[in-house]
Parts: sequence; structure tokens; C-alpha cells
Amino acid sequence: VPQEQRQQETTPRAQARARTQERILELGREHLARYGASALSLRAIARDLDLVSSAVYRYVASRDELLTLLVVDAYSDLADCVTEAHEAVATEGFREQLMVSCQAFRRWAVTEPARYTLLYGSPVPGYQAPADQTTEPGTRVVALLLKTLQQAVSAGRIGDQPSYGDLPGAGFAPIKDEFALDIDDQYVHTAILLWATTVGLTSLEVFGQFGSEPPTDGAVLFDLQIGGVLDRIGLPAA
Amino acid sequence: VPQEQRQQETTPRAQARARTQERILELGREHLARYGASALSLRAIARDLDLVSSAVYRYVASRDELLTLLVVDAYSDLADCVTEAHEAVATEGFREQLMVSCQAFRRWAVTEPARYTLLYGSPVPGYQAPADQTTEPGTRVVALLLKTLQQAVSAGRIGDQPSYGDLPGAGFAPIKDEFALDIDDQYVHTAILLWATTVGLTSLEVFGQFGSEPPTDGAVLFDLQIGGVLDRIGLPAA
DNA sequence: TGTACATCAGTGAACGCGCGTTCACTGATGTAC
DNA sequence: TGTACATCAGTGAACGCGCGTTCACTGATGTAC
Repeated sequence: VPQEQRQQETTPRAQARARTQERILELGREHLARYGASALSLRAIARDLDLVSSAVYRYVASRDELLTLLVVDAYSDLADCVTEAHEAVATEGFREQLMVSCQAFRRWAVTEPARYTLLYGSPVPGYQAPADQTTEPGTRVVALLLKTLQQAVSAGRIGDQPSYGDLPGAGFAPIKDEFALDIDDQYVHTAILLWATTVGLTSLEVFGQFGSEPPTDGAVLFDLQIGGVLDRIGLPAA
Repeated sequence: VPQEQRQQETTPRAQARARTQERILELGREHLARYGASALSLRAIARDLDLVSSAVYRYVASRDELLTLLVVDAYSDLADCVTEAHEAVATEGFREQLMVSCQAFRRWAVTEPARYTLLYGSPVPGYQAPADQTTEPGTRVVALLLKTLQQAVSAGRIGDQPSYGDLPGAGFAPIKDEFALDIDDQYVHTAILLWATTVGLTSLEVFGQFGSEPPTDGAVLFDLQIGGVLDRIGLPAA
């Protein structure tokens, strides 16, 4: 009787539960895309599941919990994409690694505008992402940029950056602590420039704020801009 | 009988109307700040006005119309701030003009996070800003940056930028048309870098996305970053 | 100056809608003996 | 292998809430003669 053997691993009930769990996440992503995060509704998801509205509470404690699941899911997915792109480049190809990482960031955002909005758009009213679940996946990308830059510095493949002296207000110490960096302030400064430019360009494109005449090809513009930043930073091609 | 003379200019009824109009805008700004754009509610505003909910329709045709009023109001206020800062600098002080303009942009955003969110955050679900009312005030800031850069070029105060050859995809022609610019593509490229960095840094700060350890002083970080971009662009101090 | 009419700000009730969340319940699935 | 009990996914009704928008109305304000 083969059924009983399967039951020992995962019982049919448990399988159904896992399937429904996954469907809820999928529907959440869909609703995010179609109606936006602030309109995310457990009742609407129940409807799509052909369930009565109260049944969803067997799977998810509250609307806020579902939002948190979606946030973590999106951060992780984005970070996976960026990491994958990064790793496809030979080690020591620092400029190339940074370039493809930023490109992957933009590409994910353009492909998944709703999820990008959840992460980098305005906060969802009435919802506060719990830092303990959200911070780790949310900092993976910027951590990767910092790490790569540090490696480039160690390898002597990047020159001095413009120095701005001792500026107590800028306070890079906590950042260096958080990411276990051993690197000069000037390079943290440089990393933030790269990060801010990446997020800035991506948001302008995804949120449609390039004025009434959006660039015909966002990817080309992005590549030019990021390439320009890497040039000005003094990171030569391999 | 002095009352009759005043009536010829503005009748008491008209004055009351103007006052209520203004209060609706003010309450709209307040609610934006407190509850976010997607929660903006005509009923709630009526309550604060001590009016029955249907009465607001004497002043505003719909919720969407109020949103549009608030968008235009915010764009104009922001652009006024930036323009004022710009004009306080002596002509020909191009670097300084760009610097204070960007700083004014950030300062307005930090002071008015809710209104900044309305303009540069994620779109309000179910609401589409009407381009005919929104485009002009919405492009004033970027137009000012472009104009200043063009003047710097004309005055020979800025060197060549890295050139990226003929890149059909980037399509700067419509931008140059829209802003009546006579300028090389490389400088448009440079202007967009400045613009994207400004918006990127500002959004990261206002939306709290600098990771778990936000910089202690956003203004200092911002000044460093923008100063760095202006350096790398080759725009020397006056 | 006084009267007759027009305008229009504000009322109150109603329509139809959606939401999150709780709770006592049924009945199928799973488990221990 | 069969029975007795425990678990738990899904039900259906309800609570209390908020929203945008319409509509016929009252009564004060404004205007023309």
C-alpha cells in the first residue's frame, strides 16, 4: 500500500496546506501588481481562492502578516537576481561585477514594478514592516555592492576618491559596523553614490517621473549613467 | 453705507467661499501628512470642516479632483522653493546655483515628506494625474537644472563630458525639444545624472531606505554626494 | 429704500459598496491503541 | 485491521466600520427693478 509510505513523509492534508499557502502568496503578488499594496485585501484573496473570507485566517494571522511575507519574498527575490548576475562574472572583474549587479537591480524592478514599488516606493499607509524580518533580506544588495568595492580596494584596482576630510555628521561608522567593512570613508561615500544613482534612476523610470518625454530605452540610459559613474569613480574595465 | 462698496469687489458670500476653498486645500495637505494619499477621504475632510459629507461637493467635483489640486499645489510649492534658492545666488555662479537648487529640493522633501511622497513616491492606486495640469509645474525643477547647465556650457565654464558616441536608444531629442535646449547630448546625460542622484538620495532618505542605520545627518551626506557629482562633472567653484 | 426673484451653501437621508476580524459550528482527515 | 478520539480546514453569520456619490430640500445671501 504505497499511500501509507507517502503519508509518513507528508500527509495529504499537509500537502494541501502547503499548496494553499503558496497560492496565497501568488495571489498576493498578483493583487499587488493589479491593485497596489494599499488595496491589498484578505477578502479579495479569499474570493480568488474560492474560500469564505474567514478561512484565510487559517493560513495568515492578519493582513499585516501577509504584507510582511510579500515584502520578505520580494527582497529575497530581488537579491537573488542581483547575486546571480554578480556571480556570473569572473572574480576580480570588479567593474563588470558592479555593472551587472546594478543592471540586474534595474531589470528586476522594470519586470516587477509592483513589487519594486512595495520595497522602494512610498510606505504602505498604516503598515510598518517589522525590522527583525525585513532588514536582512533588505540589505543584501547594498551589502554586495560594498563588499565588491572593498575587494576592488584591497586588490588595488581603484584609486583614491575625492576626500572630504573628517565630517562627523556623515557618520559612516555604523554602516561599516553593520556590514563588517574595513575600508576608508571615502569609499563608503563612493558606494553610496553608486547605490543612490541606481535607485534614483530606477525609481524615476519605474514611477514614470522622467517628465512627459520618457527615454525611449530605459536600459540604454541606465547603462550610460552607471557606466559614467563607474568611470568617474576611477574603476577601469578589467 | 460702506458695506455696499465692499460688496462690489467681493461679496461676503464669495469671501466665505474662498475661505472654505482654502481650508479644504489645507485640510487635504494635513490629511496627506497624517494618513497618506491613498487614504485621502472627502468624508473625513467634511468632518473636519464641520460640514455634512455631501457639502464638500459644492467645492470639489470628486476625490480625484482634490488629489490633482494637491499634486499641482505641491509641485508648484517645491519648484518655488528651488527657484528661490537658485535666484539667491549671483548669476554665473553655476556650480553654486546647481548646488543650492539640489539642496533646496532635498530640504523641501524632508520638511514635507507626505507631499514629496505624493509627487515622487509610488503612484496613488486608482488615480492618474491629468498630464495637462500636472506636466508644467512638474517639470520646472528639471528644466531649471538643464537651463543652468546650458548656461555653464555657453559660458565655457564646464569641460567636455565623457562621450558615449551615437546611441540611438537614449533618445535625448524629445527632451531637448521640450525644454528648448541647444546643447550636446553629453550634457543632457550629465544633467540627468545630477537629477537622478538628487532624487535618489532624497527618496532613500525620506522613505527610510538607508537600511537599519540611517545616516545621522542626511543634509551632510547629501551635500557630500552632490558636491562629489559636481566635482566629477568638472564644474569648478566660482 | 423696498420688494420680488434668483442663486447657491449647506442639510439629511439614502444607495451600494468594501473592508478586517471573531466565533461557534461541521465534517473530513490523521493518529494511537 | 478496526475502532475511538483529536486535529484542523473550511463554513456562515455577524459586528462595526468606512467610503464616494446622488438627490430633493431649506433658507440665507445677492441682485435687479
